[in-house]
Amino acid sequence: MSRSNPRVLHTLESAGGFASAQEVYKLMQREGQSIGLTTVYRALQSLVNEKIVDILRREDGEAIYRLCGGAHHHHIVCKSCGDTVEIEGGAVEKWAKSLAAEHGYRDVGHSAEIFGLCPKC
Amino acid sequence: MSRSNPRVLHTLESAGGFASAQEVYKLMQREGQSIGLTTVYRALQSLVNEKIVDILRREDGEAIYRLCGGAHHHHIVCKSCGDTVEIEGGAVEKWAKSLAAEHGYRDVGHSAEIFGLCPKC
DNA sequence: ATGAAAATGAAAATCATTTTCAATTGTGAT
DNA sequence: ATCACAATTGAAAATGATTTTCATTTTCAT
Repeated sequence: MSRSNPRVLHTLESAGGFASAQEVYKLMQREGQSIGLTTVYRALQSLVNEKIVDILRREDGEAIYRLCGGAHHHHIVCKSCGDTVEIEGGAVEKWAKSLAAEHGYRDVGHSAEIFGLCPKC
Repeated sequence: MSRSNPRVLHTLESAGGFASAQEVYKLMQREGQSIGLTTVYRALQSLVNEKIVDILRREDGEAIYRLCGGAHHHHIVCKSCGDTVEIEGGAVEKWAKSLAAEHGYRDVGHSAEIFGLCPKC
């Protein structure tokens, strides 16, 4: 029943703990690993069930799987080349928490992304 | 070029200003209106371009179109009932702008959502 | 009324994700 | 080692939202 394939987890880690199923699959292929797309989906789903990973959505609706447990952080993504910088989100955490409280929301999470053109593009 | 079909806008309004394209389409059909799914998608996309509507994502990735005022703002969304509060984002704007500058990113935008359980849920 | 431009929608294409199912692998009992 | 059975795998097909294509219809200024 434990379908949390360790190779999938490892690949997600090496991708910065932040990638879509399709990306994990392509990465594994490039590394010459033999694995099916279906298995990647199932492994990621297991990781979500085990709360090792959580799901966010790209703007186009594609699911991105993010390693959690490690520090919560955010990203700056380049619109053109997709390059990503991980950043601390201190200010946003406070912002989210205080606003949620103000409106009586409980069990609060948040997502925040910054996107723009990186220095190279 | 102005494809913002007023019937689509009206239907979105009557649905509480919060519905997916498929739902708007089905609603219009039930009301006996003759319209194609393609037109619904195009009309909603136009409304987004005109900033009359903005896009959120359901947990399954389906796009939901939401009527909003013109100014840039963010949302607190209830995970359970989908209820939404519009909020000002002063703090996030600054956060995004300064971090992007720090990493040399130009032409910067951002997205931020807060989600949790609303007082009723 | 005429023609160009815009709008429409049915059908096909796309793309991420899920399901199906047959084959392979792992495991535990004998 | 061998047999039976459960779990895992992955290719291919199915699904479902969204987009594209393209031929037709409508609108509108002349």
